[in-house]
Amino acid sequence: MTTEEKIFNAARIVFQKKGFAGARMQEIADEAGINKAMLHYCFKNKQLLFEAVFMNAFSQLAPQINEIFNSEATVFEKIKKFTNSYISFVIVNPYLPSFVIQEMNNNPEFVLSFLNHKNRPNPTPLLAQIEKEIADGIIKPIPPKQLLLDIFSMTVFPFAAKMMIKGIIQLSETEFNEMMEERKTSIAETIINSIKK
Amino acid sequence: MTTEEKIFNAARIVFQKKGFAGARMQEIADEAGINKAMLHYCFKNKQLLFEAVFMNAFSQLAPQINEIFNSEATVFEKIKKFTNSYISFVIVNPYLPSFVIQEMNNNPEFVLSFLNHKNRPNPTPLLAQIEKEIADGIIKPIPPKQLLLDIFSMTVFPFAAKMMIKGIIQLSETEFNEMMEERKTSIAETIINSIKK
DNA sequence: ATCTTTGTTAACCAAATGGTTAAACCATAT
DNA sequence: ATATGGTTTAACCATTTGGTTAACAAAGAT
Repeated sequence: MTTEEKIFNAARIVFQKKGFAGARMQEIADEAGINKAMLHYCFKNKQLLFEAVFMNAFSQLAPQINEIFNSEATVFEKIKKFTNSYISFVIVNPYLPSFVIQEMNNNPEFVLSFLNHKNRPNPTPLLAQIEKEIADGIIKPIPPKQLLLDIFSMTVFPFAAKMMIKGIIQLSETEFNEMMEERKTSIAETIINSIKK
Repeated sequence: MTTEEKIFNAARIVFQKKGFAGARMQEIADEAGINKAMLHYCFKNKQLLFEAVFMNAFSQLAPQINEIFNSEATVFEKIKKFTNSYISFVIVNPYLPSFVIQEMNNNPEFVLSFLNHKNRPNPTPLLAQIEKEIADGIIKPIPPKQLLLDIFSMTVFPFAAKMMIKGIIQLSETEFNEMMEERKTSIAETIINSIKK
């Protein structure tokens, strides 16, 4: 592993745990097991190191969404596949959703740089498909964007608000993970139950 | 407005916008229009000021949830009432959900102090009621905690991840708000559609 | 009137933090 | 071997930041 990779991995861990403002360059250096000056030698400054980490995190989430949403399957199949594979992915990258959400909220101006990003999730084809299946009588009438938002919400929220959920519903770490396993199929069931004719 | 109130309101604004780590005592003082030393005179230090703000934010959300969930209505009525009134509340307090979620994630140890808090949202009665209505054949079989999590997710997530949602679905501020207005009723419809027999 | 308590400020301080520098290290080409 | 280029480090620096202090003002209490 190159020094740059060591730094990047360390930065990912620290930034995702503490956020941009809470992260300390020294902590990243310690985590990487190298001298703090190397951070600046490799990544110039904190902002650029952060942007590298954030861009990477975001670009891990985005193409995965596009791949499923823009495939040839039916809406029902896409919903099943998305919830299942997204939850699988997030279970092994648990800090990602809250990290991305937090930093997008804290740096709204930074969001703009992703609207033009080539790997931006693009829901347009799926929205059109939903409209078509409604017109074809396969799906009950529902505003397509609301449906999309419902799916995202049920899938991502428990990970984004993990600590709050665990606190309110009183779940241990194991129980939380078991519940998320169950959600791989239950979310799609709930949604499809609700919109199928 | 007393000086303490001025400080508290300023702190709420700054903490909710920047988070604990990103907030600056000087910025809070400027926002309040008073000298920085007054912050320490009134609230001792940054941590205690933050805890006052956080506790207040949390205790605004919690009783509202309890009131609805522990009332005498049916599950369907509770879902309708909760989504409607919660969204109404959050529309005028848009920073609250992301603030609470962010800080609970960043300070997991801090979460514990709320598990014993008297105003903690307590879902137990509602969970029991869901089980009863399932046994009575009113609601389709579904793990009650999953149902509760679905409702929370659909209601809270769009506000917690506002910037990301606006970016992905390409919504203006107005369109976002219109969609949230629509959600006041559409969430309950979706859920109830899915679980009613 | 003046003493005492409470509220308020400007100036100050020590520690933390992001960032720099100059020297040392090390591989590789000559 | 040694000169050269990139790599790495310890020490250092300037600024920011949370927090303190001592003086001052204002308002009751005596």
